[in-house]
Amino acid sequence: MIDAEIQAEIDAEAATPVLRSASGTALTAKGRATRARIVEGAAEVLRESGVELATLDDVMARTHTSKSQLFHYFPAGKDELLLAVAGYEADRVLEHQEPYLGCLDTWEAWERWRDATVERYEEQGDRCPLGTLSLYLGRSTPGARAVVVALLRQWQAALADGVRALQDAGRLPASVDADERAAALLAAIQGGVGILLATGEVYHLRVALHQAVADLRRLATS
Amino acid sequence: MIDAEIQAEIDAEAATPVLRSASGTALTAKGRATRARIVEGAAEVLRESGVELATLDDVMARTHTSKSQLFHYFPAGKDELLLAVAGYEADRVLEHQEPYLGCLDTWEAWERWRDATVERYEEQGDRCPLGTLSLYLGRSTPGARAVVVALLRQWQAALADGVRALQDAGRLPASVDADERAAALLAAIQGGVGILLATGEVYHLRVALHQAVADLRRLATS
DNA sequence: CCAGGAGTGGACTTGCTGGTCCATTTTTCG
DNA sequence: CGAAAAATGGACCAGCAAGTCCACTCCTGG
Repeated sequence: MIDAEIQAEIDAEAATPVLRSASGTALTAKGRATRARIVEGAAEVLRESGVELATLDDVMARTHTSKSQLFHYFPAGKDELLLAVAGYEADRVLEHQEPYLGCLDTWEAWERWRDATVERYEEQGDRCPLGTLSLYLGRSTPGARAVVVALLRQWQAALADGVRALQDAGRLPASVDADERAAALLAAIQGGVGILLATGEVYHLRVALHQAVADLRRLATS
Repeated sequence: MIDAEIQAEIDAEAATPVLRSASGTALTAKGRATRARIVEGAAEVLRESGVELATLDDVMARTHTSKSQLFHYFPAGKDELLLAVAGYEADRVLEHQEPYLGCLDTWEAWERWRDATVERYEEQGDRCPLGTLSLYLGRSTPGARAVVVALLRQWQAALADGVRALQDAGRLPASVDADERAAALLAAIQGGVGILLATGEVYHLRVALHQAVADLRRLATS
């Protein structure tokens, strides 16, 4: 029985070239649609319940799947599913940052990025799926660390590009170390978000980012 | 049967005035010793296994106690125990920072604090009991958030005092907002530690703190 | 059209873990 | 001393959630 919703997902997936599941089995269009639905549904469940409370039955209920499907697409079980969700969430983070990170060659652009970032996490509140996920399967699953490392690396690289864009535009001396600035910016974000998660207040994130941009700008005038 | 170790703990606790357990029951010296042993042992277990994997039986084995004792001293069960551990760990953090935070009136003192902080977390590696704890019982238990908020507040206040000490010593203009600087410093630490937890690398923590102190110092000369 | 494989459903098993309960020992204190 | 309270030991219970298994349906390709 295929309802309209599933059919739509199949159509949406049709363009994608043939993929393979983690176990190497070929997936049909329907299979890919189901797999994607599971990952997205699991991500929703995790955002709402947290990693601890979220159960496979919750995911089943949310995605209208059965347990056999979960283990069909993620043979290694819960950890493998969580890893897939981590990758999905990492993509979402970059997806949100990308339009702002693209052209950081003016101070106004930096301020837009800063405000957008604060606003995003303010809306998100104390839910940080990727944070909890990486902490959950942190030292146990080696793949989880790889996902987070990849995200941080890309994020930092984009920030460093932004700093260099300022330098290329003549708005910042070439003596500034773009990579170190980007690393510190990343730490400021992570710290602000971490405190937001722990306390529920965006204050630290806002102050840290404002100050980071201000300090960067101060380097231009000295 | 009381062995020498327990007796020593009783002696150590003897000086403390009569306390009460969370449920309001009076505790004898032996009771206080046992309770303290449970908290410390649980903290060790949590550091090694993480919140997820750690079980009450692990704590029992580590502390040579029975299940009835755990529920005798922490009637609300695991959450109450974890909360006690969180408080214990928070004290340890401040205890470590205190000697450095005490007299931040010279740039050398700030550098000592910075290096000591980096070194401490470098040794600790990817284990951050308080971080995982606060994330674990974060939004569920209201008390957990209070513990973390209290720690952050004290930490930030001490940093702000340090900034003001620089100002009082004439090494920093009075126009600098001590509280905002302290908030950003705290975010830098948290972010660096967070990235350390996720990636296993201290690089970001080191860079963030070095840059934070350098940026602060730069405010003195401009 | 039909055979084999992909996809699906859901009952069942299994292991663990938090939590309960009561018996027993030890300490306290009048 | 002796009774009451505190401390301790450990068997037992209950529920939950991950993972297994087999039967069944649907799709696809020759």
